[in-house]
Amino acid sequence: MPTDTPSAAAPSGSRSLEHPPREDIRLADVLHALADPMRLCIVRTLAAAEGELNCADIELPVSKSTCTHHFRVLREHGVIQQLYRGTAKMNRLRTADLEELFPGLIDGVLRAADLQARRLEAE
Amino acid sequence: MPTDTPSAAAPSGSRSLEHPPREDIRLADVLHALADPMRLCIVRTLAAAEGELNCADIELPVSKSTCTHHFRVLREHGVIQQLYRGTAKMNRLRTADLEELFPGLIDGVLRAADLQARRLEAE
DNA sequence: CTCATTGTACGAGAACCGTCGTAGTTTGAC
DNA sequence: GTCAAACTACGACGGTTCTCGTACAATGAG
Repeated sequence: MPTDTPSAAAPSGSRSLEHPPREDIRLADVLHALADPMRLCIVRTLAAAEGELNCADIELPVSKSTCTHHFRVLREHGVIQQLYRGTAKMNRLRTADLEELFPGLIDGVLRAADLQARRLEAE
Repeated sequence: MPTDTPSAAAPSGSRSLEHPPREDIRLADVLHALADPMRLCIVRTLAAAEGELNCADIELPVSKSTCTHHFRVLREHGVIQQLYRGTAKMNRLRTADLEELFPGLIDGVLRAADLQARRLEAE
């Protein structure tokens, strides 16, 4: 049973961040988290990176505090996992948890986002 | 090219309702429309019915005016099609349009909703 | 015409959301 | 110890959402 949920014990010398356990993740919350262009952009970038990225790696046309807000929404609703590494905060999709809960959902949303982006690009 | 978009010409003796044309439907709007438990319930019921239902056929634990509100959100964001028939207002999913725009998306959401409902049912 | 059915329009209230700027914290490098 | 980098906390703002109740409109049946 793979899981993305961070272990309860706080890692060595880092601040800890609250994540919902997998069984508390609600579909409506996930959809709500994804239902914002900025957050969809974050999620697409993370999916494309297939690894972890810090917040600064994902450029958004909003202020830094707004970025913090969007990352927090994604984390609190179970879409991403965040952890500190030095001064940076690394982000990654909770792919395993989401796949276990809602198989195919995230892939479907990502595919839909790609299709729409391609359509919009072509005017 | 199949479409669920109602024809521009208003049908015989009925009030007309505004629907976004297929090319105006945005992924973030669809996700937002689905990101509410009441609306998710409406969509699941419509999907299970595989046809059209009027608003009264879908019982929700909210007032009638709140129902009207949720149906309108679904319509204005391109998820359902509504048309009057007598005093009733028939609702149906815009399956063809959504499938053309975002293949697999609605099915994925519906499957996720079923899975979650089954989990919650089993406590 | 009258009436019950079905849904709407409107206004209101409470809550929430996305955005920002400013001031602050934590960390690693020097 | 000092400093820059990365991110947060907090409060504020304007806008939107969800909910309701009341009053109203359209339709079909009798």
